[in-house]
Amino acid sequence: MAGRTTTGRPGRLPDADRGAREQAILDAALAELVDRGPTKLSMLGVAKRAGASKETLYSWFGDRDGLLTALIERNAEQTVSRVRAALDSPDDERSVLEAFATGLLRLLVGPSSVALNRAAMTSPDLAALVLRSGRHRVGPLVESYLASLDDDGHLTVPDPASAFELLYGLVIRDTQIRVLLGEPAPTAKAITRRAEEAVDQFLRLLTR
Amino acid sequence: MAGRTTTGRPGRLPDADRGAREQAILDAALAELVDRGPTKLSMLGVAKRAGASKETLYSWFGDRDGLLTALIERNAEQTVSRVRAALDSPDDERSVLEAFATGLLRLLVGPSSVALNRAAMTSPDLAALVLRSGRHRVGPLVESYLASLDDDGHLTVPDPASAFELLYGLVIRDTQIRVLLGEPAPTAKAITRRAEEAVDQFLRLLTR
DNA sequence: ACGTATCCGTACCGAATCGTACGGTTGCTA
DNA sequence: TAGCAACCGTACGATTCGGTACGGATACGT
Repeated sequence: MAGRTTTGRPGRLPDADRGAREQAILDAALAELVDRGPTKLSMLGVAKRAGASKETLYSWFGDRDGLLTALIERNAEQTVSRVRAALDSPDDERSVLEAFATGLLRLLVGPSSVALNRAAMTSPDLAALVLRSGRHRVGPLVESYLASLDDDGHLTVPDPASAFELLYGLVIRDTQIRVLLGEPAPTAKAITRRAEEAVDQFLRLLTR
Repeated sequence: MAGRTTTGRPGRLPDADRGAREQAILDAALAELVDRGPTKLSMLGVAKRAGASKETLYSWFGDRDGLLTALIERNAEQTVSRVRAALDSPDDERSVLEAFATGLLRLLVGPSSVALNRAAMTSPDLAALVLRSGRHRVGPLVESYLASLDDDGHLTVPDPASAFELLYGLVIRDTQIRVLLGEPAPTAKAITRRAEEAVDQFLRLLTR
């Protein structure tokens, strides 16, 4: 019943598949978190869904917190690389900012981010990790991009950190907290609309 | 050891004090929630802190969810009345908006609101309640105020709902989520500064 | 003054879950 | 081919907590 994929396990993992299997377990944990919520997430549930044993979970991730930690760090890694990609585009600032804004909003209201943020709220340690690995790594990236816009003379950005917060507020508004509290996420169309409007307002506030 | 306040209880509650005692229990529950977090909140802990018995908690509030429900509803009631008060001022729109913004930000980063929002994230039911009793009651109040500004010709407010979201974003930015994730709340001075700046930007975006 | 309803404190039960242990099976390795 | 190490599945102990029950004490109504 618990779906083995292809090969007849067990036996030692070929060292190459070990990484893939870890990812599969994290996928299962994330799915479990999305489906059942942070309080009803159990190690047994994750093991069952992953077709793994509890012993393997504990052996690979230490404990429940270790599993969630790995999950958060993986998510943060994806986030940072996506942001970096959006910001590295050679397009004009409006396009870059819109791409960034769209990506950020879509990410923050996506089921993974929502589930992980909810889970983080239940533990100061996990919450701190989300902050460290997410917000505190994305912030500087965007801020340095915004500062570069100031250098180019396109915009006047006296305080990049504050400018980032402003952009964030214009894009996210109360959407994230509402989705965290259970409202359906906005549609893709609504997201791009919001991003365009937000960037427009951002540029209007910063040019003069 | 569990501190009785003044009168030697028990015995039937004089019907007048019953309400006060309920409030005291809710206070204890809130304090417990703030101190220990949503997952470590236990009925026994609340009872001990309130100097009450578990049986009374269950008799008065039904179950754990009922207690949290009462807590959320009480908080929402306070919030709504504060917002109403801020909006009923006869001052000019900038002052009113700044007062509202300051109050909103201070509230949302306050320990009670933070603890309740964290708790709500652990249960879809509680989350929905927070949304219903909080955001969905405050929204219309502010929106109707903003619409009245449009009527007066001070501002151009094509969509009050969208305007409220904009104001919210300008005021709150990423502050609430960061505090929810464990960052220290901004100081009072920082809050009023932010409110002033936000209202300034809000008015700039809406007049023309 | 007496009875009764209310409330405190604690004991109790059952369910869930964390983390560990152990037997059984499989594939790699010498 | 034989041994070993990794992994699955499950069982197990311990803990915690939600919810209920019960004895004891007290203030109010009659």
